[in-house]
Amino acid sequence: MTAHTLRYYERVGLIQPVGRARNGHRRYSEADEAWLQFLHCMRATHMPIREMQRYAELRELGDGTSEARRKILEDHRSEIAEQIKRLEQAHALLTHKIANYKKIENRIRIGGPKDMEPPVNCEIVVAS
Amino acid sequence: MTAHTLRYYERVGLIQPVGRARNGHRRYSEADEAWLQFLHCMRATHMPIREMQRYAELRELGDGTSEARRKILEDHRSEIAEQIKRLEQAHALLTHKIANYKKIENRIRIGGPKDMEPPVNCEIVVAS
DNA sequence: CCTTGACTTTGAGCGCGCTCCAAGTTGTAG
DNA sequence: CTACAACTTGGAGCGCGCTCAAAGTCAAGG
Repeated sequence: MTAHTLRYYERVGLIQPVGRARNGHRRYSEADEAWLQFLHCMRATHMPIREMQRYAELRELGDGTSEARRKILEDHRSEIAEQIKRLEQAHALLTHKIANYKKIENRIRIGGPKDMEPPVNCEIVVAS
Repeated sequence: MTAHTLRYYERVGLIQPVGRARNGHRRYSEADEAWLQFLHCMRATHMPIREMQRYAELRELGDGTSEARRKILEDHRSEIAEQIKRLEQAHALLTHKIANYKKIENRIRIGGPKDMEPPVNCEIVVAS
């Protein structure tokens, strides 16, 4: 996380105005760091800034926002589950295509038939 | 995939100029569809347009680009593997936090101690 | 005292991937 | 014949998430 990003997150309300040293420089507490790490984790899994803002807001409100916050997390968790599914399908497809390319390359090396584009379609994904 | 996106992909060279009906409207062949499905699958797993362009270019060149194309796919596959890892970590973290929220909500319901922000840190991710 | 460098601020700029607008053409239904 | 819908084009616009530029302040080192 760059300094730019930290300031940006503060500007848009993802983190509360953070403590300062006597010279005005920002000093991040351990709590700040933990929170930033959580934010980072959510961003890394494609939670939109908007949703993180909503969560941060509720968190500031504190009392009585527990269920709303939980719902956000649950929603994001199912988002993540879907992402994993997509990624695993794509992973399988790529493995399939890579194997295909290798076959072709071997055929060339031993002087077999010409280089051909392997099937470019997504049967695996479609079929499964 | 919207019509806008299809035209965009054609503009930026992800697909070759596609066949037209007599009135000038685009007609996508089954091969086009298969290729588009593949592109869609790569985009859905966050392959940048740039890289898809490189792949499409090599594919047009045909002969002798097999290894280069395979490398692109292999690179993307490891990207995907990393994504999956991140997502699984986040999924675990969220499950942990959601359980925590539930605990808190129950304590409230039975008149236990006050609503408190559960630990917001990422120990799970950090620790594992 | 002066330079260097790390921070501060506000506000603008940018790269990505679409997404839409305006104006024009064509085919179909009433 | 007319109206409408569905496509065509080139080019502009947009939302997201940073990322950076310019100008200023302060602290330490030579």
